[in-house]
Amino acid sequence: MRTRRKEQRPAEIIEAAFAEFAEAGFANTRMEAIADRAGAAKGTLYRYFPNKDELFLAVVDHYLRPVFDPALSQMETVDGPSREILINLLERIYRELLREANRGAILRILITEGDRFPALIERYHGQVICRIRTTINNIIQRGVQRGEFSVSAANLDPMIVVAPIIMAFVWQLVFQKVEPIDLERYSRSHIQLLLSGLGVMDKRTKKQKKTATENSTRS
Amino acid sequence: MRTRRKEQRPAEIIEAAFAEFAEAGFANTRMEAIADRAGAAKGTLYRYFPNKDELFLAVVDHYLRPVFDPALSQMETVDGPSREILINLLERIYRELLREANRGAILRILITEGDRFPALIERYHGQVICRIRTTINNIIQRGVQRGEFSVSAANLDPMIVVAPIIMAFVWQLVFQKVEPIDLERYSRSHIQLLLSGLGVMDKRTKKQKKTATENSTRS
DNA sequence: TAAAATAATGACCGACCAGTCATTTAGTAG
DNA sequence: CTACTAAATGACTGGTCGGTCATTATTTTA
Repeated sequence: MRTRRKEQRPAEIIEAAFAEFAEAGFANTRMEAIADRAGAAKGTLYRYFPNKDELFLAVVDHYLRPVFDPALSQMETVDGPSREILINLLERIYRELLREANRGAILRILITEGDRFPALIERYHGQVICRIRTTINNIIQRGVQRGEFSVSAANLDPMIVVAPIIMAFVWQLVFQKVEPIDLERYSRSHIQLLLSGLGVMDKRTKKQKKTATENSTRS
Repeated sequence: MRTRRKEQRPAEIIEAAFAEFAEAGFANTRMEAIADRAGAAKGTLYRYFPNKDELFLAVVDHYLRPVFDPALSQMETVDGPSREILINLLERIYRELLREANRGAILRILITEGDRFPALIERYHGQVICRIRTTINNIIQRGVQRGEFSVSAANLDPMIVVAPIIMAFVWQLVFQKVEPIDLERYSRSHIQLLLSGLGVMDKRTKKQKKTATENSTRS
Protein backbone atom coordinates (compact mmCIF):
# COMPACT_ATOMS: atom_id res chain seq x y z
CA MET A 1 0.00 0.00 0.00
CA ARG A 2 1.11 3.50 -0.53
CA THR A 3 -1.45 5.47 1.45
CA ARG A 4 -0.62 7.82 4.30
CA ARG A 5 1.40 11.01 4.00
CA LYS A 6 2.21 14.26 5.77
CA GLU A 7 4.28 14.64 8.86
CA GLN A 8 3.48 12.14 11.51
CA ARG A 9 6.00 10.06 9.63
CA PRO A 10 9.14 11.13 11.55
CA ALA A 11 7.47 10.29 14.85
CA GLU A 12 6.41 6.86 13.66
CA ILE A 13 9.87 6.15 12.35
CA ILE A 14 11.52 7.22 15.57
CA GLU A 15 9.21 5.02 17.59
CA ALA A 16 9.85 2.00 15.37
CA ALA A 17 13.57 2.65 15.36
CA PHE A 18 13.64 2.90 19.13
CA ALA A 19 11.97 -0.47 19.44
CA GLU A 20 14.36 -2.10 17.01
CA PHE A 21 17.50 -0.51 18.41
CA ALA A 22 16.52 -1.35 21.97
CA GLU A 23 15.92 -4.92 20.97
CA ALA A 24 19.05 -5.67 18.98
CA GLY A 25 21.51 -2.83 19.45
CA PHE A 26 22.81 -0.44 16.81
CA ALA A 27 24.93 -2.78 14.72
CA ASN A 28 22.37 -5.57 14.51
CA THR A 29 19.45 -3.42 13.52
CA ARG A 30 18.67 -3.31 9.80
CA MET A 31 17.22 -0.17 8.30
CA GLU A 32 14.72 -2.31 6.47
CA ALA A 33 13.48 -3.79 9.74
CA ILE A 34 12.84 -0.30 11.05
CA ALA A 35 11.03 0.61 7.85
CA ASP A 36 8.85 -2.49 8.03
CA ARG A 37 7.94 -1.81 11.62
CA ALA A 38 7.07 1.77 10.79
CA GLY A 39 4.93 0.62 7.87
CA ALA A 40 7.09 2.33 5.29
CA ALA A 41 9.65 1.40 2.67
CA LYS A 42 13.35 1.64 3.31
CA GLY A 43 13.78 4.61 1.01
CA THR A 44 11.23 6.58 2.99
CA LEU A 45 13.49 6.62 6.04
CA TYR A 46 16.08 8.50 4.05
CA ARG A 47 13.60 11.23 3.22
CA TYR A 48 13.52 12.11 6.92
CA PHE A 49 16.92 11.08 8.22
CA PRO A 50 20.16 11.35 6.25
CA ASN A 51 21.56 8.03 7.51
CA LYS A 52 21.51 5.37 10.19
CA ASP A 53 23.72 7.28 12.60
CA GLU A 54 21.56 10.36 12.51
CA LEU A 55 18.41 8.34 12.96
CA PHE A 56 19.95 6.68 15.99
CA LEU A 57 20.94 10.05 17.41
CA ALA A 58 17.45 11.38 16.89
CA VAL A 59 15.94 8.35 18.61
CA VAL A 60 18.00 8.58 21.75
CA ASP A 61 17.61 12.31 21.83
CA HIS A 62 13.86 11.98 21.68
CA TYR A 63 13.63 9.51 24.54
CA LEU A 64 16.15 11.37 26.66
CA ARG A 65 14.13 14.49 27.26
CA PRO A 66 11.46 13.64 29.78
CA VAL A 67 13.50 11.58 32.21
CA PHE A 68 12.95 11.96 35.91
CA ASP A 69 12.35 15.67 35.56
CA PRO A 70 8.94 15.72 37.18
CA ALA A 71 10.09 13.43 39.96
CA LEU A 72 13.16 15.51 40.67
CA SER A 73 11.62 18.96 40.74
CA GLN A 74 8.86 17.60 42.90
CA MET A 75 11.39 16.26 45.39
CA GLU A 76 13.04 19.62 45.74
CA THR A 77 10.00 21.40 47.07
CA VAL A 78 8.44 18.73 49.28
CA ASP A 79 8.43 19.10 53.01
CA GLY A 80 8.84 16.52 55.76
CA PRO A 81 11.60 14.32 57.16
CA SER A 82 14.61 13.99 54.85
CA ARG A 83 14.54 10.29 55.51
CA GLU A 84 11.16 9.97 53.80
CA ILE A 85 12.12 12.22 50.91
CA LEU A 86 15.19 10.16 50.21
CA ILE A 87 13.34 6.86 50.39
CA ASN A 88 10.66 8.17 48.06
CA LEU A 89 13.19 9.28 45.49
CA LEU A 90 15.08 6.01 45.54
CA GLU A 91 11.96 3.92 45.24
CA ARG A 92 10.86 6.06 42.35
CA ILE A 93 14.13 5.53 40.52
CA TYR A 94 13.91 1.79 41.18
CA ARG A 95 10.51 1.73 39.59
CA GLU A 96 11.34 3.89 36.60
CA LEU A 97 14.58 2.19 35.73
CA LEU A 98 13.76 -1.43 36.34
CA ARG A 99 10.10 -1.68 35.57
CA GLU A 100 9.38 0.84 32.83
CA ALA A 101 10.94 -0.33 29.62
CA ASN A 102 11.83 3.02 28.04
CA ARG A 103 14.01 4.33 30.82
CA GLY A 104 15.98 1.15 31.09
CA ALA A 105 16.37 0.78 27.36
CA ILE A 106 17.96 4.20 27.11
CA LEU A 107 20.53 3.44 29.77
CA ARG A 108 21.22 0.08 28.18
CA ILE A 109 21.82 1.78 24.85
CA LEU A 110 24.08 4.32 26.50
CA ILE A 111 26.20 1.58 27.99
CA THR A 112 26.42 -0.60 24.92
CA GLU A 113 26.75 2.00 22.15
CA GLY A 114 28.24 4.80 24.19
CA ASP A 115 31.67 5.15 22.73
CA ARG A 116 30.50 5.29 19.13
CA PHE A 117 28.33 8.32 19.96
CA PRO A 118 30.09 10.70 22.34
CA ALA A 119 27.41 13.35 21.87
CA LEU A 120 24.87 11.07 23.50
CA ILE A 121 26.74 10.37 26.67
CA GLU A 122 27.50 14.04 27.06
CA ARG A 123 23.85 14.91 26.80
CA TYR A 124 22.80 12.13 29.14
CA HIS A 125 25.38 13.21 31.64
CA GLY A 126 24.01 16.73 31.63
CA GLN A 127 20.32 15.95 31.37
CA VAL A 128 20.04 13.04 33.79
CA ILE A 129 23.10 12.34 35.89
CA CYS A 130 23.85 15.86 37.03
CA ARG A 131 20.26 16.44 38.02
CA ILE A 132 19.96 13.28 40.04
CA ARG A 133 23.22 13.98 41.73
CA THR A 134 22.24 17.50 42.66
CA THR A 135 18.90 16.41 44.03
CA ILE A 136 20.37 13.69 46.18
CA ASN A 137 23.04 15.98 47.45
CA ASN A 138 20.44 18.57 48.39
CA ILE A 139 18.51 16.01 50.35
CA ILE A 140 21.61 14.86 52.18
CA GLN A 141 22.72 18.37 53.07
CA ARG A 142 19.23 19.20 54.20
CA GLY A 143 19.18 16.11 56.38
CA VAL A 144 22.49 16.98 57.96
CA GLN A 145 21.50 20.57 58.60
CA ARG A 146 18.25 19.54 60.23
CA GLY A 147 20.15 17.09 62.40
CA GLU A 148 18.44 14.10 60.80
CA PHE A 149 21.60 12.58 59.33
CA SER A 150 24.96 12.19 61.00
CA VAL A 151 27.52 14.91 60.34
CA SER A 152 29.83 12.59 58.45
CA ALA A 153 27.11 12.17 55.80
CA ALA A 154 27.83 15.68 54.57
CA ASN A 155 30.75 14.63 52.40
CA LEU A 156 29.19 11.44 51.09
CA ASP A 157 29.43 11.06 47.32
CA PRO A 158 25.82 11.14 46.07
CA MET A 159 26.54 8.48 43.47
CA ILE A 160 27.24 5.99 46.24
CA VAL A 161 23.64 6.41 47.23
CA VAL A 162 22.24 5.33 43.87
CA ALA A 163 24.98 2.83 43.10
CA PRO A 164 22.96 -0.23 44.14
CA ILE A 165 20.23 0.78 41.70
CA ILE A 166 22.64 0.99 38.80
CA MET A 167 24.14 -2.28 39.91
CA ALA A 168 20.68 -3.89 39.97
CA PHE A 169 20.08 -2.58 36.48
CA VAL A 170 23.33 -3.97 35.14
CA TRP A 171 22.59 -7.23 36.89
CA GLN A 172 19.24 -7.54 35.19
CA LEU A 173 20.89 -6.62 31.92
CA VAL A 174 23.41 -9.42 32.22
CA PHE A 175 22.11 -12.09 34.57
CA GLN A 176 18.37 -11.74 34.15
CA LYS A 177 18.01 -15.26 32.89
CA VAL A 178 20.55 -16.93 35.14
CA GLU A 179 19.38 -15.46 38.42
CA PRO A 180 16.93 -12.58 38.40
CA ILE A 181 17.08 -10.24 41.37
CA ASP A 182 14.43 -10.29 44.04
CA LEU A 183 13.92 -6.56 43.84
CA GLU A 184 11.73 -6.30 46.90
CA ARG A 185 14.36 -7.85 49.12
CA TYR A 186 17.21 -6.10 47.38
CA SER A 187 15.83 -2.59 47.57
CA ARG A 188 14.88 -3.08 51.20
CA SER A 189 18.42 -4.18 51.97
CA HIS A 190 19.77 -1.19 50.09
CA ILE A 191 17.67 1.37 51.85
CA GLN A 192 18.26 -0.16 55.25
CA LEU A 193 22.03 -0.09 54.85
CA LEU A 194 21.88 3.43 53.51
CA LEU A 195 19.79 4.83 56.33
CA SER A 196 21.84 3.05 58.91
CA GLY A 197 24.96 4.45 57.27
CA LEU A 198 23.55 7.94 57.30
CA GLY A 199 23.05 7.63 61.01
CA VAL A 200 19.26 7.58 60.80
CA MET A 201 17.84 5.86 63.83
CA ASP A 202 14.89 3.56 63.87
CA LYS A 203 11.75 5.47 64.72
CA ARG A 204 11.67 3.93 68.19
CA THR A 205 15.34 4.37 68.98
CA LYS A 206 15.26 8.02 67.93
CA LYS A 207 16.92 11.01 69.57
CA GLN A 208 20.47 9.75 69.92
CA LYS A 209 22.46 11.04 66.98
CA LYS A 210 26.19 11.58 66.93
CA THR A 211 27.41 8.05 66.68
CA ALA A 212 29.15 9.82 63.81
CA THR A 213 32.28 7.94 62.84
CA GLU A 214 34.32 11.01 61.92
CA ASN A 215 36.90 10.40 59.24
CA SER A 216 38.62 7.26 60.40
CA THR A 217 41.55 7.45 57.91
CA ARG A 218 42.21 3.76 58.19
CA SER A 219 45.83 2.69 58.17
CA MET B 1 57.05 -13.74 6.02
CA ARG B 2 56.05 -17.31 6.58
CA THR B 3 58.37 -18.36 9.38
CA ARG B 4 57.16 -19.60 12.77
CA ARG B 5 55.23 -22.82 13.39
CA LYS B 6 54.26 -25.24 16.09
CA GLU B 7 51.72 -24.65 18.80
CA GLN B 8 52.18 -21.36 20.52
CA ARG B 9 49.90 -20.14 17.75
CA PRO B 10 46.57 -20.61 19.57
CA ALA B 11 47.83 -18.61 22.53
CA GLU B 12 49.03 -15.80 20.31
CA ILE B 13 45.76 -15.72 18.45
CA ILE B 14 43.74 -15.63 21.65
CA GLU B 15 45.80 -12.79 22.98
CA ALA B 16 45.46 -10.78 19.80
CA ALA B 17 41.76 -11.53 19.58
CA PHE B 18 41.25 -10.42 23.16
CA ALA B 19 42.88 -7.09 22.45
CA GLU B 20 40.80 -6.52 19.34
CA PHE B 21 37.51 -7.62 20.85
CA ALA B 22 38.06 -5.54 23.95
CA GLU B 23 38.81 -2.53 21.83
CA ALA B 24 35.96 -2.64 19.36
CA GLY B 25 33.42 -5.21 20.49
CA PHE B 26 32.44 -8.41 18.77
CA ALA B 27 30.60 -7.05 15.74
CA ASN B 28 33.20 -4.43 14.85
CA THR B 29 36.21 -6.70 15.04
CA ARG B 30 37.42 -8.11 11.72
CA MET B 31 39.03 -11.50 11.65
CA GLU B 32 41.73 -10.08 9.45
CA ALA B 33 42.58 -7.49 12.08
CA ILE B 34 43.04 -10.25 14.62
CA ALA B 35 45.21 -12.17 12.19
CA ASP B 36 47.37 -9.13 11.49
CA ARG B 37 47.82 -8.46 15.17
CA ALA B 38 48.78 -12.08 15.78
CA GLY B 39 51.26 -11.96 12.90
CA ALA B 40 49.37 -14.54 10.88
CA ALA B 41 47.14 -14.68 7.84
CA LYS B 42 43.39 -14.83 8.08
CA GLY B 43 43.23 -18.43 6.98
CA THR B 44 45.51 -19.48 9.79
CA LEU B 45 42.91 -18.50 12.37
CA TYR B 46 40.55 -21.06 10.90
CA ARG B 47 43.07 -23.81 11.37
CA TYR B 48 42.75 -23.34 15.12
CA PHE B 49 39.21 -22.04 15.60
CA PRO B 50 36.22 -23.08 13.52
CA ASN B 51 34.69 -19.60 13.33
CA LYS B 52 34.45 -16.15 14.85
CA ASP B 53 31.95 -17.16 17.53
CA GLU B 54 34.09 -20.01 18.79
CA LEU B 55 37.18 -17.86 18.85
CA PHE B 56 35.31 -15.30 20.87
CA LEU B 57 34.12 -17.95 23.28
CA ALA B 58 37.64 -19.27 23.67
CA VAL B 59 38.96 -15.80 24.35
CA VAL B 60 36.55 -14.95 27.12
CA ASP B 61 36.89 -18.40 28.57
CA HIS B 62 40.62 -18.04 28.72
CA TYR B 63 40.55 -14.71 30.52
CA LEU B 64 37.82 -15.80 32.86
CA ARG B 65 39.68 -18.46 34.75
CA PRO B 66 42.14 -16.71 37.02
CA VAL B 67 39.84 -13.99 38.29
CA PHE B 68 39.98 -13.06 41.91
CA ASP B 69 40.55 -16.63 42.94
CA PRO B 70 43.80 -16.07 44.80
CA ALA B 71 42.40 -12.98 46.46
CA LEU B 72 39.25 -14.75 47.54
CA SER B 73 40.73 -17.92 48.97
CA GLN B 74 43.28 -15.84 50.80
CA MET B 75 40.52 -13.76 52.36
CA GLU B 76 38.79 -16.82 53.71
CA THR B 77 41.68 -17.93 55.85
CA VAL B 78 43.05 -14.65 57.12
CA ASP B 79 42.66 -13.70 60.73
CA GLY B 80 42.00 -10.36 62.34
CA PRO B 81 39.14 -7.87 62.62
CA SER B 82 36.38 -8.41 60.03
CA ARG B 83 36.44 -4.72 59.37
CA GLU B 84 39.99 -4.94 58.01
CA ILE B 85 39.29 -8.07 56.00
CA LEU B 86 36.32 -6.44 54.32
CA ILE B 87 38.21 -3.26 53.55
CA ASN B 88 41.09 -5.24 52.11
CA LEU B 89 38.83 -7.23 49.84
CA LEU B 90 36.99 -4.18 48.56
CA GLU B 91 40.16 -2.27 47.87
CA ARG B 92 41.52 -5.26 46.03
CA ILE B 93 38.46 -5.47 43.80
CA TYR B 94 38.67 -1.75 43.14
CA ARG B 95 42.22 -2.15 42.02
CA GLU B 96 41.69 -5.24 39.89
CA LEU B 97 38.59 -4.01 38.14
CA LEU B 98 39.40 -0.40 37.54
CA ARG B 99 43.12 -0.34 37.10
CA GLU B 100 44.05 -3.63 35.53
CA ALA B 101 42.81 -3.68 31.98
CA ASN B 102 42.04 -7.39 31.60
CA ARG B 103 39.56 -7.73 34.42
CA GLY B 104 37.61 -4.69 33.36
CA ALA B 105 37.61 -5.63 29.71
CA ILE B 106 36.00 -8.97 30.50
CA LEU B 107 33.17 -7.37 32.42
CA ARG B 108 32.73 -4.82 29.68
CA ILE B 109 32.47 -7.60 27.14
CA LEU B 110 30.00 -9.45 29.30
CA ILE B 111 27.77 -6.42 29.47
CA THR B 112 27.93 -5.50 25.81
CA GLU B 113 27.85 -8.90 24.11
CA GLY B 114 26.11 -10.83 26.85
CA ASP B 115 22.88 -11.80 25.23
CA ARG B 116 24.45 -13.19 22.09
CA PHE B 117 26.48 -15.64 24.20
CA PRO B 118 24.43 -17.06 27.05
CA ALA B 119 27.10 -19.65 27.86
CA LEU B 120 29.47 -16.87 28.83
CA ILE B 121 27.27 -15.13 31.30
CA GLU B 122 26.42 -18.43 32.89
CA ARG B 123 30.07 -19.25 33.35
CA TYR B 124 30.91 -15.79 34.65
CA HIS B 125 28.06 -15.99 37.07
CA GLY B 126 29.34 -19.26 38.45
CA GLN B 127 33.06 -18.55 38.31
CA VAL B 128 33.15 -14.98 39.58
CA ILE B 129 29.90 -13.64 40.95
CA CYS B 130 28.96 -16.55 43.17
CA ARG B 131 32.40 -16.69 44.66
CA ILE B 132 32.58 -13.02 45.47
CA ARG B 133 29.12 -13.14 46.95
CA THR B 134 29.95 -16.10 49.14
CA THR B 135 33.16 -14.54 50.37
CA ILE B 136 31.52 -11.27 51.27
CA ASN B 137 28.69 -13.02 52.97
CA ASN B 138 31.14 -15.07 55.02
CA ILE B 139 32.91 -11.95 56.14
CA ILE B 140 29.66 -10.30 57.12
CA GLN B 141 28.41 -13.30 59.07
CA ARG B 142 31.76 -13.63 60.78
CA GLY B 143 31.64 -9.97 61.72
CA VAL B 144 28.17 -10.30 63.16
CA GLN B 145 29.03 -13.41 65.11
CA ARG B 146 32.10 -11.83 66.61
CA GLY B 147 30.05 -8.82 67.58
CA GLU B 148 31.95 -6.54 65.23
CA PHE B 149 28.99 -5.67 63.01
CA SER B 150 25.49 -4.80 64.10
CA VAL B 151 22.96 -7.63 64.17
CA SER B 152 20.88 -6.16 61.35
CA ALA B 153 23.87 -6.62 59.02
CA ALA B 154 23.22 -10.36 59.01
CA ASN B 155 20.55 -10.18 56.34
CA LEU B 156 22.29 -7.61 54.15
CA ASP B 157 22.42 -8.59 50.49
CA PRO B 158 26.15 -9.03 49.72
CA MET B 159 25.74 -7.47 46.30
CA ILE B 160 24.79 -4.19 47.94
CA VAL B 161 28.29 -4.15 49.38
CA VAL B 162 30.03 -4.29 46.01
CA ALA B 163 27.43 -2.25 44.15
CA PRO B 164 29.40 0.99 44.26
CA ILE B 165 32.33 -0.75 42.61
CA ILE B 166 30.21 -2.01 39.75
CA MET B 167 28.70 1.42 39.48
CA ALA B 168 32.15 3.00 39.35
CA PHE B 169 33.07 0.57 36.61
CA VAL B 170 30.01 1.36 34.55
CA TRP B 171 30.61 5.03 35.11
CA GLN B 172 34.16 4.77 33.79
CA LEU B 173 32.83 2.74 30.90
CA VAL B 174 30.37 5.42 29.92
CA PHE B 175 31.45 8.77 31.31
CA GLN B 176 35.22 8.37 31.45
CA LYS B 177 35.77 11.24 29.04
CA VAL B 178 33.05 13.53 30.28
CA GLU B 179 33.83 13.34 33.97
CA PRO B 180 36.23 10.69 35.24
CA ILE B 181 35.71 9.54 38.81
CA ASP B 182 38.07 10.58 41.55
CA LEU B 183 38.54 7.01 42.72
CA GLU B 184 40.39 7.92 45.89
CA ARG B 185 37.56 10.06 47.13
CA TYR B 186 34.89 7.74 45.83
CA SER B 187 36.17 4.54 47.37
CA ARG B 188 36.73 6.28 50.67
CA SER B 189 33.17 7.52 50.64
CA HIS B 190 31.97 4.03 49.78
CA ILE B 191 33.83 2.29 52.56
CA GLN B 192 32.93 4.90 55.10
CA LEU B 193 29.22 4.63 54.40
CA LEU B 194 29.45 0.87 54.38
CA LEU B 195 31.22 0.57 57.71
CA SER B 196 28.95 3.10 59.28
CA GLY B 197 25.98 1.17 57.92
CA LEU B 198 27.32 -2.07 59.33
CA GLY B 199 27.48 -0.49 62.73
CA VAL B 200 31.26 -0.46 62.89
CA MET B 201 32.48 2.16 65.29
CA ASP B 202 35.44 4.40 64.83
CA LYS B 203 38.50 2.99 66.51
CA ARG B 204 38.35 5.59 69.25
CA THR B 205 34.60 5.32 69.89
CA LYS B 206 34.78 1.56 70.12
CA LYS B 207 33.05 -0.78 72.53
CA GLN B 208 29.49 0.49 72.18
CA LYS B 209 27.77 -1.84 69.74
CA LYS B 210 24.07 -2.38 69.50
CA THR B 211 22.93 0.86 68.01
CA ALA B 212 21.47 -1.75 65.74
CA THR B 213 18.50 -0.36 63.82
CA GLU B 214 16.46 -3.57 63.85
CA ASN B 215 14.19 -3.96 60.88
CA SER B 216 12.48 -0.62 60.56
CA THR B 217 9.84 -1.73 57.99
CA ARG B 218 9.15 1.80 56.97
CA SER B 219 5.52 2.73 56.28
C1' DT C 1 -9.22 18.76 -15.23
C1' DA C 2 -4.43 19.31 -16.47
C1' DA C 3 0.00 20.25 -14.94
C1' DA C 4 3.29 20.82 -11.48
C1' DA C 5 5.12 19.54 -7.05
C1' DT C 6 6.13 16.38 -3.69
C1' DA C 7 5.94 11.86 -1.11
C1' DA C 8 6.83 6.96 -1.39
C1' DT C 9 8.72 2.93 -3.29
C1' DG C 10 11.87 -1.06 -3.85
C1' DA C 11 15.15 -2.90 -7.24
C1' DC C 12 19.68 -2.12 -7.44
C1' DC C 13 24.68 -0.92 -6.36
C1' DG C 14 28.89 -1.19 -3.95
C1' DA C 15 31.41 -1.87 0.25
C1' DC C 16 32.40 -4.95 3.66
C1' DC C 17 33.58 -9.23 5.71
C1' DA C 18 33.22 -14.23 7.44
C1' DG C 19 34.70 -18.21 5.79
C1' DT C 20 37.00 -21.38 1.85
C1' DC C 21 40.54 -23.71 -0.70
C1' DA C 22 44.03 -24.33 -4.24
C1' DT C 23 48.67 -23.24 -3.87
C1' DT C 24 53.02 -22.39 -1.60
C1' DT C 25 56.46 -23.22 1.79
C1' DA C 26 58.56 -24.93 6.07
C1' DG C 27 59.84 -28.88 8.53
C1' DT C 28 60.92 -33.92 8.68
C1' DA C 29 61.96 -38.63 7.69
C1' DG C 30 64.55 -41.94 5.03
C1' DC D 1 69.32 -34.64 -1.20
C1' DT D 2 64.59 -36.17 -2.14
C1' DA D 3 60.06 -37.21 -1.06
C1' DC D 4 56.52 -36.56 1.94
C1' DT D 5 53.57 -34.20 5.45
C1' DA D 6 51.30 -30.55 7.32
C1' DA D 7 51.20 -25.56 8.37
C1' DA D 8 50.41 -21.15 6.36
C1' DT D 9 48.73 -18.14 2.94
C1' DG D 10 45.66 -14.72 0.61
C1' DA D 11 42.80 -14.32 -3.55
C1' DC D 12 38.25 -15.35 -3.97
C1' DT D 13 33.18 -16.27 -3.01
C1' DG D 14 28.63 -15.57 -1.20
C1' DG D 15 25.73 -13.15 1.59
C1' DT D 16 24.41 -9.03 4.02
C1' DC D 17 23.11 -4.39 4.39
C1' DG D 18 23.53 0.84 4.12
C1' DG D 19 22.37 4.02 0.93
C1' DT D 20 20.66 5.64 -4.03
C1' DC D 21 17.53 6.90 -7.61
C1' DA D 22 14.50 6.22 -11.53
C1' DT D 23 9.82 5.31 -11.36
C1' DT D 24 5.17 5.57 -9.54
C1' DA D 25 1.45 7.33 -6.66
C1' DT D 26 -0.67 11.19 -4.35
C1' DT D 27 -1.72 15.90 -3.47
C1' DT D 28 -1.86 20.68 -4.71
C1' DT D 29 -2.31 24.44 -7.68
C1' DA D 30 -3.93 27.00 -11.64
